[in-house]
Amino acid sequence: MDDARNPQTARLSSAAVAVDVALLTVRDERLLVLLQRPDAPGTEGLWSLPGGRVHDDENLDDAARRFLAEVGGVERTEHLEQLRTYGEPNRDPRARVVAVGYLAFTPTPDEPPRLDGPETRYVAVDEVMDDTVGLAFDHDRIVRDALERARAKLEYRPLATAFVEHPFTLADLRAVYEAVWGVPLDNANFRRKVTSTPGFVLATGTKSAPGRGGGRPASLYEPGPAQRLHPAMLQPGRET
Amino acid sequence: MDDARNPQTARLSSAAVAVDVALLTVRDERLLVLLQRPDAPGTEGLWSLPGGRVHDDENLDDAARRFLAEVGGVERTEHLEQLRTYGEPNRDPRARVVAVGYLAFTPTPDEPPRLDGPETRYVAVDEVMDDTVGLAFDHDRIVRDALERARAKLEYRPLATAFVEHPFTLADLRAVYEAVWGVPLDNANFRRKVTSTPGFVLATGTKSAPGRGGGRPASLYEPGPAQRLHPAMLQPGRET
DNA sequence: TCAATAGTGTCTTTTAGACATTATATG
DNA sequence: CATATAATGTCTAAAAGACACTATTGA
Repeated sequence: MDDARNPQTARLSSAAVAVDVALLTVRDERLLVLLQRPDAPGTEGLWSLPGGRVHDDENLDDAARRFLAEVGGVERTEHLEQLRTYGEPNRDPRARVVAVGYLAFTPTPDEPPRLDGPETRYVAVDEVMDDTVGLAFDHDRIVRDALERARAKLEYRPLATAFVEHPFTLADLRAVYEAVWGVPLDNANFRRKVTSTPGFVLATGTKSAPGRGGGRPASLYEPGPAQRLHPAMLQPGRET
Repeated sequence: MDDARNPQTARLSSAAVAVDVALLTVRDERLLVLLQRPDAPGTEGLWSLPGGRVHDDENLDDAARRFLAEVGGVERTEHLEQLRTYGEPNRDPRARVVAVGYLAFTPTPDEPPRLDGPETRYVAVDEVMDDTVGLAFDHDRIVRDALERARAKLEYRPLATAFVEHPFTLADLRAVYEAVWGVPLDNANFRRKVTSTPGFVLATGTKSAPGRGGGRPASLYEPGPAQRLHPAMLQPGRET
């Protein structure tokens, strides 16, 4: 808690405090995470999450937003929350670094982020989970935790709207759930659930233009005032 | 993420890293939190959570367990998890301290913890929430977050058993839910729910002795293998 | 016997899931 | 017209909630 409470200062040193952000988005039915090239030695060929050290006078959320802003192309972060803190003594071989992991959502980026600084790229979360893409430090663990948190939180919070532009169609929203959960959802039951959950989405009264292959125009919605979903949107087949 | 990635070291200093633990327990239908007297200046009359600085070579979970062990009487911590990290630059007026909050559960202590070091006491969480008991630093915020997390997690994880001795009766378990959620539960529906949720509790085949006023002996149970509750134990009346 | 606590049964309402059907667009 | 996508309707099964009732103990 406080700096001076425990008096055996011999074993008590300070640590560097960093944040690492797992920014998730959905494009083409796939869940993506934003990665960049680290410049630390020994990380050749690997990728890392955006992040770095927290400034002296800066709080943790602001630091997370700063690192997202430094990566061009991430103009709107619709959701940002703490994930957990990683404090193994040797997680960074060079020094004791305590990293606060963050989870963020952003609507689908039409183009990859700009390249002012290090090389950046959206990568399918699947490719991180199965080690097709290698991450430096313990960042694969952070992505794993981010995915687990995102999957759980979509169930009882109206956060899926943070992945889509507003207004959106119910098909857009369903694509978010399907990408994050990795399961197909029944269209009819999904829309009954969403529209009957109080405050989840609000009908705007407008309709979207159909795609070039035709199809009935879809009604457009925007996020409602609900902070929690009642009843929850439970993902299918989560036994044990 | 890494110590050296961002090169503007002018604004980058280290911070003290601490842990603070909100240890919850249930006694006499009430949810309690373990507090102690801080020795920092300016905290006279206040209480604080057990905690302090993390050692150089120690991970965060171990530090949390160490501070619980230092408070006598907390021999068995049945559950320990990270809550979130508190990093406002001025949360401790003396120095930059980044505190990792923890949430822990323990079975009902028959007697208050022993007093080797600072004065310690179990206090009703209600009294912290309504400021009857004043906490130092931002520890009231940590208790608030701990309560919210505990309430949510009892819904979909079999953690209520961490609050009771094993084996336990279904009335014991119901008392935990009622104390944490602050609502009465229907006995018949509760037991149907608990016993029909696969892997939540296992019947031991033994029975408890009735209290001195009589009453039918209760069957005894122990925790089952389930990691999640399906379907969840939803707390009543959580609209919006 | 009564009071106290444990445990069961039953009925109603709500919600989930499967899946057939209708509606409105493009070519 | 056919094809594509959106939206509704219907039936069944599972779960939640209210609450009456039975069971087993001590005093």
